[in-house]
Amino acid sequence: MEKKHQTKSLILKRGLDYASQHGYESLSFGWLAKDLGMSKSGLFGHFGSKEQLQIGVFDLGASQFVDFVMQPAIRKPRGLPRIRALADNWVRWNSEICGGGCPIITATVEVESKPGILRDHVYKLQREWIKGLEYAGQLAVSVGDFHPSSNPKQFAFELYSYMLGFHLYRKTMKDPGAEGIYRNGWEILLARFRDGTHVGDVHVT
Amino acid sequence: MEKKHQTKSLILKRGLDYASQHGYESLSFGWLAKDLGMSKSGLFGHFGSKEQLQIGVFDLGASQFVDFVMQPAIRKPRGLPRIRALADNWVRWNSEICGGGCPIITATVEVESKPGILRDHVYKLQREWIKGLEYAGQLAVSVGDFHPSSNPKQFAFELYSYMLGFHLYRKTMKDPGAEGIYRNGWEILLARFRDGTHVGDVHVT
DNA sequence: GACATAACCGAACGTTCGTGCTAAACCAGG
DNA sequence: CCTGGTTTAGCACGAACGTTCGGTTATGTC
Repeated sequence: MEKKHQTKSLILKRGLDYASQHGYESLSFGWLAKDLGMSKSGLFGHFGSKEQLQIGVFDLGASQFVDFVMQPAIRKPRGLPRIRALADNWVRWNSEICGGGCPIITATVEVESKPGILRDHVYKLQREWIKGLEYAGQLAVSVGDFHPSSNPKQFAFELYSYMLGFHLYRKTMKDPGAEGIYRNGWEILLARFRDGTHVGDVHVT
Repeated sequence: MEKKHQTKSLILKRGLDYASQHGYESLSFGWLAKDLGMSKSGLFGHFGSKEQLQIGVFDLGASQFVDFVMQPAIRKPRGLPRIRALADNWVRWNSEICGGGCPIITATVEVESKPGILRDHVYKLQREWIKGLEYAGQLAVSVGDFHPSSNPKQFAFELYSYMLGFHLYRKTMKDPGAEGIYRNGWEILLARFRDGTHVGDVHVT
């Protein structure tokens, strides 16, 4: 009863390392069993199917993301401090924590054209996260840190976009100037939403 | 000699459809053979290895990208017209042309932690493309469409980031407002670089 | 210490994978 | 029509895949 949980936790941890780098489809019972020194079938018994294994691994990654990025930010005061915490934790999550690939970005791209329970999990987390960013922007408007004309949806989109760009430049293109160029864009973005210097938001409803 | 080229072209075309959606690793001789109604080994003979097949398929996608996005833009006059063409063609490439996934984004994420000739091809195209964006920005400064204080590297990063965000919102999250929210950010971005309203570019050298 | 149950192993299943062979079909130039 | 080279098919291989099943340990309870 207790051993089970320990072993399963070990499998998930190792599986997360692998899936972050090589993807959730490449993650196999055979590899995990060999890596952990146990039998394929014994390992299989903990999950019952490959899909359940993938879901378990992703959920572990998701909970780590929540613990590292979201939770600490919620404890900061609303407005700019919380927003800065969100972005800073997020960039540290990408550059320091997940050295061998972000399990969420990997999952997002991989399940794009592959319906199933895993995709539902990925999209659910993704939507919650974006909603959270939008809400943080909205609160920043409320407390006066953002200009009243700010569109929280636009803010979330731009922050997320910069994060994706940062990930591409840093992890994929190995550009050493990635973090600097990201931070520069991020500060400009903050200044824009502080001062309300938009050109109109004509396309966003 | 002639039949061979036709058949190979057919295989690559079908392979590109598949790889764009399901990835270059999932692309297999068996599936392609069944789909095209020919034998696995006959198909295999055209490439000699799976890696060569993947490279052929990616290069087809890359050449399509160049033909559709880059080439038409180069024929536009330097500065803003060319830059607008680049971004517009790019967004149309993402939303209209590749309905079942962008073969370049798929490849980029997939080869991230998988060294090989395919990764070299992907990175080469990626770097050329970013360099092209930077050069277009630099030309815009030259002809006076961008403010002299503009940093082309920063410009390329932000445009690319918005494009990734657009791809995520539209293709993955199925957000119908994706294009509007992207265009809004894009116009603000252009206005910023036209007027030179940066906060300092402190992090970028 | 006996017993019930949970955890694990080993072997095998049917598929599919990439990759070699060899033979047959095709299609040109003579 | 024949011939020679190109193009495709047929077949087989070893390996890895997810999954199942029967048996063997380990664990926890009375």
